[in-house]
Amino acid sequence: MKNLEILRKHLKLKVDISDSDFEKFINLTETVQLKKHELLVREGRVAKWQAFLLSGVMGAYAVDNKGQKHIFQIAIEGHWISDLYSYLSKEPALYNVEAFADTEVLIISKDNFEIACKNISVFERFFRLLFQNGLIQQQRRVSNIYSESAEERYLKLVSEKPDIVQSVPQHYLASFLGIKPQSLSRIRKQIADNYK
Amino acid sequence: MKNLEILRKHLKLKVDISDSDFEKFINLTETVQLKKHELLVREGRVAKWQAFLLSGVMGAYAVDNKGQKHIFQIAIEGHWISDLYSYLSKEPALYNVEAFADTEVLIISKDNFEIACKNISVFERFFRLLFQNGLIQQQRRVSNIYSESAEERYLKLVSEKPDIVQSVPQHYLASFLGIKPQSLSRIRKQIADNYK
DNA sequence: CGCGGGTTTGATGATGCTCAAGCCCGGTGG
DNA sequence: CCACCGGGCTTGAGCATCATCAAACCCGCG
Repeated sequence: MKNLEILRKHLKLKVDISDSDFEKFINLTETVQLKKHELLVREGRVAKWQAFLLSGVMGAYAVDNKGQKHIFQIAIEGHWISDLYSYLSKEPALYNVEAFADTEVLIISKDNFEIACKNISVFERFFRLLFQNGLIQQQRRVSNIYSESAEERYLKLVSEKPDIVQSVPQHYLASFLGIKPQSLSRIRKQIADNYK
Repeated sequence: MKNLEILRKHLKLKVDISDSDFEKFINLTETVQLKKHELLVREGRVAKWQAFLLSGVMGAYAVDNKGQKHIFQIAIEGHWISDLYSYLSKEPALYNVEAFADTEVLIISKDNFEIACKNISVFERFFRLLFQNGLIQQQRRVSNIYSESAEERYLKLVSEKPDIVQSVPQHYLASFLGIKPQSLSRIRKQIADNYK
């Protein structure tokens, strides 16, 4: 149960939470070990879980009509991930959510999520703040995609999320940036050459 | 006060709200008329307000280092808009939020927003749901930008948000799609030619 | 009538993609 | 212990999409 301290710390960053509320929440969740390449959510099925990462790396991606993967979220320790739309609406998922390495997650079902929000008011507040921050980040992301070149976006990613850059292979980063692995390779070469 | 019914309807889509809670919320807000081109939030200043549109059109955009505008949100009647990051953190805004036509908005200050969330629990819930849906939409948007061509994104915009397409000039739509007005013009021509 | 913003159209250019080959390196089996 | 295999990264050549620069056009409004 040591790892649950990561969650407690994460919660306390946003809200003041009592030990008993924390206990109550934990009782609505389960912890699961995922092996590398295991799927938490499969496209076409309903997303049953939302996950909080205790360790490891996960990603959410769409597969387009040419079979190309497009990663739009990468989560590491302390992040939440799911196909939120499917999870909340119980419609089939549009995305896959996959462990990119062996990963330990705490998961909560939709029903228990609703219970937590309704019965433990601090969680209604917590998730309001969590989604609020997530929305701000995604808005910035869209704005950055429009305003900046691939090279600028890569440099920003390296400086703002070094932990993510460290945790995943380069072709995942390329997908996350919306470019091909070959292009990222060339961009990195370009950057390296500029320092010579 | 007739227009406030738009807000009441909007709230009731997500939560069950009593008349007295609605009254309390209204008392924390003001209504304002904005003229076309008037700014609700100015880049570099703190965003004091979050706005709910009762009528009209507004947009949020970044200005890049070459002076180009990049619109990443367009709001019409029944939508909320602000520079959320600045509004919530009280840091200087990164974006401008502008009336694209004469617009009537209901605005709420950060302090009153916090009061509403703390004291009227249905609003904590309402904003949780609002931000939750906003986050889902933005995630989809990022995923779409990565998976689809400009033409596909335009066609999707036309079919999913016809009211927005109707409400704003073409060069705003181009910016919202992340392309230049010239390119949108060519895309539209291309589409028209395919029907001949 | 003429001005001005918005849209269209054309010619050219930059960025990132596609197809293809080679390389690097860690893991596996002989 | 080494040879081989395969995935991921790199590199090259040609291509597609959208941007840029520039000019013409359209149309509502003063």
